[in-house]
Amino acid sequence: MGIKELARHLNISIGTVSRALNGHPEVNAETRKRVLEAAARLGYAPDQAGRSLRQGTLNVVALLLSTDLTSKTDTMFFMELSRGIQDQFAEHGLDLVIHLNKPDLDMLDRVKRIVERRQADALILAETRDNDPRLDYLAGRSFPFATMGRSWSGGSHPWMDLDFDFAMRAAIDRLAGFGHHRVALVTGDPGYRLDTMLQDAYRRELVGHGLAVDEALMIKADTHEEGGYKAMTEFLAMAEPPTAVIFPHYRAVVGAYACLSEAGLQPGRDVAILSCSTDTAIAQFMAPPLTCFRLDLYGLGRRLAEALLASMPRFAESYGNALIQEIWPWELVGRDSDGFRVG
Amino acid sequence: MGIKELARHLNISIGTVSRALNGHPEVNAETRKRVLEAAARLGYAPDQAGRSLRQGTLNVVALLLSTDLTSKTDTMFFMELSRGIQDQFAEHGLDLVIHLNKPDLDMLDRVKRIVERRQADALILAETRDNDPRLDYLAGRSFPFATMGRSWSGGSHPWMDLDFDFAMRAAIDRLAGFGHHRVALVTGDPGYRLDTMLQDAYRRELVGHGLAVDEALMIKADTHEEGGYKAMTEFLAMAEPPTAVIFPHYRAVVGAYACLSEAGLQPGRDVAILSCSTDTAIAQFMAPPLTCFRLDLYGLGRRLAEALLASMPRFAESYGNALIQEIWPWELVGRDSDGFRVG
DNA sequence: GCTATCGTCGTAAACGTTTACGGAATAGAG
DNA sequence: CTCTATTCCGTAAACGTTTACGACGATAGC
Repeated sequence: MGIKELARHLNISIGTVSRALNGHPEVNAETRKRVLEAAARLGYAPDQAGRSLRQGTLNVVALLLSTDLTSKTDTMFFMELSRGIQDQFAEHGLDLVIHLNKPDLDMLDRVKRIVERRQADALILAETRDNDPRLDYLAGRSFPFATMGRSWSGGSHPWMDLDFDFAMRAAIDRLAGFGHHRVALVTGDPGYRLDTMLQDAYRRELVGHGLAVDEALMIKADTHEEGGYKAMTEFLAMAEPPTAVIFPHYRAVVGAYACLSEAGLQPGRDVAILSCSTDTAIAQFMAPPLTCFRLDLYGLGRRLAEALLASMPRFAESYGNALIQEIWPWELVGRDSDGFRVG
Repeated sequence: MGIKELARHLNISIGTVSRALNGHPEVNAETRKRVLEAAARLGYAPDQAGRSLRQGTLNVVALLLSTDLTSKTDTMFFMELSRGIQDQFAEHGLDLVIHLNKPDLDMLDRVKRIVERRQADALILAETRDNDPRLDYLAGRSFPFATMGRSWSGGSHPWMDLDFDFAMRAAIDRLAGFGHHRVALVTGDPGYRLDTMLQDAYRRELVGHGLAVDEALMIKADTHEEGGYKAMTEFLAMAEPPTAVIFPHYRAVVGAYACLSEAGLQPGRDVAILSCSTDTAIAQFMAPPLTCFRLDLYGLGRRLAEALLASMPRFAESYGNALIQEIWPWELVGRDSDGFRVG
């Protein structure tokens, strides 16, 4: 059921049929109606391959995610983000497809495949790392791409990121206000920009608030439940444990809660817990509810898609050909996990 | 940088270049080496559109998911499942791409688009519903597809599902063994096969264990945290509340825990909680750790992919042209959320 | 009545591959 | 030396679209 058959069925040339379907003006209104009606009746839709071969475009944007996010990071973060991206692209006739890949080196191969074989018109990366080979590869070509989270060098590609400096300031402000002197920070792999930024801001804010920086209070842990459990165990074993702990990922907090509970301690009474992560549904149902940061993740996804669209020649003029890189604000949501006065 | 340019660069005809790249036997070993070397050096990869136009295949399998799973269901379930699917397909040179869509009616449009425009060689659906229009549509064509979870009619397409009958038997066995007489069940939308199967099995097992069936103890709730919270609130308000509650989704349990905690009750001591869901990382770190079911989700994903491959003409002979429909076993993991004797 | 314009449509080329077909060169058999 | 088989490669058609180009008839202007 190709366009040829449809045309033969209508006794019209395939050129006219194509023009009718694509809304070209130089076709008789009556003819167009007949074509559209017949196409709907016969269930005809233009073949993706033929069309994209001809006009060099696929109407598909790829989002590349690592399978690691199952075990290590916040899947809901990415799903909600994807929802925004998806909706924004849909308004421009583009489909979002998510490519899952193992996190190792062949992720670069996947990027190459997408670019060289033209499996998508544009690409969105997340979880970029220090000296990420994918960025090096993409920097050389003219393939449109955007990233969630800025990269180390900033880069000349569109991105969206969160305001970690603000988050850390708000966090330390709050904890210091409650009287805490020993505030710990748990971070993940320093190969990610996120963790380095948090560490820097942490040191800066401690000093800014006249608090001592104890390097022993900055420990590295996996970002999932067990990582948080281990980190908290480590803290409790200290001669002088911290009275407050900042986690970047809410999943680690679940582990930390469990650890405290087993030790007969209660988060939000014996140790303050605060998470520099987005307010997931689970956060307010934890016991005690978790202090974290509220963010319009859906809107962020839409804006990220806009930023990418603005860098695609086809759509650039609608967005003023701008390079869009934005740091999004979020708002601290104070709950009971750290809402108590100490000392 | 097409195959033409590559051929001109090598002083070879494009036919030979194509044969060399695709591993056809009728090409000189020396020539093949030259071609492969040049292709790697110049970064040539065959254009997806051209290739798939010619040979009618895309080497892409689509997994269609609803954006609802962000808010309502267990995203980690699907991510881990996808990982298995992805790996299995990768061994056959196929890529998995995830299409996100709004859950409403235009999901059928998305399916139509994938099929009619040939955006993928095969399709995997999840969260199929009673009288799902997507299944009706697909039943008519010869487009290969599989579903996660059996549909109402069983269907003649490949699927994988979980053994909910076993789960409910194991659950009631355990709870009855602990002396519970009033066991409640929280289910989601009865439009999903999952929920109906659970309800049926629940009634059957209660009777089988000589327990009374109280319809008031079967309530319907959203499958997320707030749904669980509300359901538990409803139970606590009863004149004679249940002593044990079975939830199908672990996220609802989080809400239930919070509700109990606010009421001064402790799960695993005052009320038994058991979840007919897969053992997510969070389950063992809840307080108390949650009794649920262990399942090789990754393996299930791989097997689902195999089932789909077996229904694709290209790969069918490797799998004996079988229609593969399997109900997977899982194993109850007893933890402290329900491990206490009552009465 | 001649030309110019407009609206509508058909024709054919092009996109980048893969592959059926045939041909040239070489080797082996008699 | 001839004939056949084999190995390797070039040629060209085909996949399903879109679109530049030109053609045709009708209408309008003079």
